[in-house]
Amino acid sequence: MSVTEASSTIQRQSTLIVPTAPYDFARTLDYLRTSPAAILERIEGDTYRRAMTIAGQDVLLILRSVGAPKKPRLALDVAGSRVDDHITTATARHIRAIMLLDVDPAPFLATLRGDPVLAKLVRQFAGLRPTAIASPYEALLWAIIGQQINVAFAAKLKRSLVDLCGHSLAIDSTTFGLFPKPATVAALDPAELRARQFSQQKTAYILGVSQAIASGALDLAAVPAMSHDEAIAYLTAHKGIGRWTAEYVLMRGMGAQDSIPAADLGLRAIIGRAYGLGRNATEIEVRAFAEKWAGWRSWAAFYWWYALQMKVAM
DNA sequence: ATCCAGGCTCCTG
DNA sequence: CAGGAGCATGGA
Repeated sequence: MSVTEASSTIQRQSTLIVPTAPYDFARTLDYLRTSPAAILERIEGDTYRRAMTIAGQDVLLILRSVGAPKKPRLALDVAGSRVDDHITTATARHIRAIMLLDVDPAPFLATLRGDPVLAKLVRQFAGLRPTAIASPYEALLWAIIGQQINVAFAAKLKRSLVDLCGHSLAIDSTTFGLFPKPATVAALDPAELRARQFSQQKTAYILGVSQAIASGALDLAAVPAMSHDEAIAYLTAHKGIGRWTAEYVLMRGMGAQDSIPAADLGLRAIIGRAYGLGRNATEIEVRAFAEKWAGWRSWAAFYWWYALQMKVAM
């Protein structure tokens, strides 16, 4: 990983974020602490730290709760070689977007009245809110990496990709990794990924989508403005992006709130158990159950995944 | 050894 | 258009 030494003068700014209530930031930390995909996030005690590129600047975000679930407040510190009001505002906006901090959970909670099974889970993890991956590109690569392999191994692959071609930001003699940019990945020699246990097809998919993004043929920034069906069609036009991946990227990479990767093995297993099927639910069955959560299917999926991650018995 | 893992593509009927 | 085979790679 190449280390760009930030100049000796580090600029810092702070701001306060006021999420909609109820919101329990500790749940987000619990999620990230145990999430295999969260390899660049550093969770220490009650503090979240991670470097991201915001408006073209590499910055370090430091986030901690200064409120309570019924009156949530987050203190955000931004540090980097050039941090001004514009960067700080953009960073806060980005955090609010990926953590859905401006979304009112009340309508979601209301839709659970017809579903005691999910309602129980949502009560158990009160204040939990879906958290997206830091960028749509990172979410897309994580999805492709995770296709048809176990998540522990997927995490290993992600880590080796970051080691291979990610960059980093040094703040006060601590370095924070950043996820590589599409153009960087697009320029890789396939042999470098093959040598790091990426299968031939994974390698081809990863290089292909990265090249498409770098060339502008695939514009992830344009997707949120599309309808759900348009977005799925747009994304799945590229090799290596099937329906599962497209649905995953919408919910985990773009903050879409009504997208559920119904073919997901984990979802099929836990939903099958939770609703007493005695076996895994089929993709069709998951989609049928999900009708009850219409408008909030991403929230439901996130809660199910959270239950899986926390090994909740069903 | 055998089965499985946060699927995808391509080819049938 | 639905369903299934074949695929690639490690891990348990």
